[in-house]
Amino acid sequence: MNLENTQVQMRKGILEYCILHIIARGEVYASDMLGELTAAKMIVVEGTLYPLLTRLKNAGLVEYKWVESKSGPPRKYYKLTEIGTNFLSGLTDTWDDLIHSTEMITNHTKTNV
Amino acid sequence: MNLENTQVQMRKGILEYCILHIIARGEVYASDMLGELTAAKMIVVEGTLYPLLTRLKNAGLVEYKWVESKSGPPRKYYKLTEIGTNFLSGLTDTWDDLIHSTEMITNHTKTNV
DNA sequence: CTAAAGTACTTGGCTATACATAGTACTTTC
DNA sequence: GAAAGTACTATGTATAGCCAAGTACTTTAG
Repeated sequence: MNLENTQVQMRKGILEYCILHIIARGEVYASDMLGELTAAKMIVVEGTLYPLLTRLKNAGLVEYKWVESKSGPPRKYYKLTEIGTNFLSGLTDTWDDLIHSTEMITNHTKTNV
Repeated sequence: MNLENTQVQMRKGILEYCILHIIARGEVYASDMLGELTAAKMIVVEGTLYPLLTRLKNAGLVEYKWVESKSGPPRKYYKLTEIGTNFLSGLTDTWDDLIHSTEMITNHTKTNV
């Protein structure tokens, strides 16, 4: 039980939320997302991102099209489906609730209920 | 892939953070914690809380003493150890960073970087 | 005094996410 | 056409939280 591990645990689920947000803003491919996530200091590795995108696609939340690249193999450009947009909306509520609940507990002043 | 499941995933790690916070405020036993968590709408079941407390104890972050009860079996009253206090401090930074990173992504206005 | 109900804590099996690591496939460059 | 670079894929591991059943002690009822 160390900080690093807890950091990993905290990331669970939240990553999916962030990815959906990034895709919601416009068509992107995996390396774009990695760049954004890294810029926000939400470090993720390839081995995490790609399976996640596959899950999202299989669940019908995102879809992609192949686009030729000028430097290297073709890329999968992702965008949200309608289902994905609705899902993201629900997820946003979930996240806000979670933040709120956590704040209620962490900002609770010392009282003996 | 449904909202409920994602909700569960998002809770991971955060629960530990909340529990440590509650214990940090004063000696409590499991049912007290369940009550507080429920009040904050962070629903948790016994089968999640008790193993978590055992983990925290084995990691040396918390310690407990048995206290007789007037109505029922004795209770384990928990409090933070010094290690636990330090751990919670580190965890708070981790949580704040995560919130910040997530906000950076979710509040990002639509731009093509 | 025994049986039932209530409270507190325990345990084992299940699922899903993130990670590490290695591997495949295509393109450009020398 | 071999090497390097880019994009994507696949497999195995660890762990948190959930479900559900179970143990142990105490109080209450008949």
